[in-house]
Amino acid sequence: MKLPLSYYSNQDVLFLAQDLLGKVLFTEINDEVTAGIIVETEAYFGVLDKASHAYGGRRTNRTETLYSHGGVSYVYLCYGIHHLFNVVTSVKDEPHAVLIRAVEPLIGKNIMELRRNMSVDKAAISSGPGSAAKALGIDQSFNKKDLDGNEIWIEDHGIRYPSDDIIKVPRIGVAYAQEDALLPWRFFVKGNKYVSKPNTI
DNA sequence: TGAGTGATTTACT
DNA sequence: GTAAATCACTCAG
Repeated sequence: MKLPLSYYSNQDVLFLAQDLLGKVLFTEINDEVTAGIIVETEAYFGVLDKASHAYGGRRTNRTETLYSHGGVSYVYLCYGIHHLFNVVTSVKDEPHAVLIRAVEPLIGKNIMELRRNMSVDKAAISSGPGSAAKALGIDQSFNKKDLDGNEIWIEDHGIRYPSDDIIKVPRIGVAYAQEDALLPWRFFVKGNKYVSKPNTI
């Protein structure tokens, strides 16, 4: 059930970003397990992608995690408040990553409600990368963890979406990346209410 | 050691 | 739909 690290060593980050839709992301914190179905992702294409932190081979303390082997989590703090969860893919020294932008609550819904202080019936509970990470209890301490461990992992529950229901659009919040901002590297499940901006194409 | 910065959220018109 | 907040971290000096 748990995806092996070899799954993440695929060097086609665009394929993995789509394939991760429908997979189930688990976290376990203080014996409390929560999980959500991944319904929205974005691909970040390593050193060639101006929107990536690793663009041009940039390598610092922060981006070092991106250069790890596939199957490592990369948690990045944005705007000083929001934790964004990424899956590092490909092989060592190839800093490709997939950003998890939204999940559909599946297990531990009551725990998520406490964390977010709102009902799981509200789409806002896990739509948008900052909210989804918070609902799952992800913070800086999850940075650089192997995804086959006991704190955070991803399972395949056999959920598949027909290709017609997978929408490809330009990424969000990366206008500064100029021409790379137009690339259709954001993927989401059509009609799912937990997707951050379901009606935007 | 400190100025600069942002893969967003939230509230508001 | 649009606009403004905001703060902890990053990176370079």
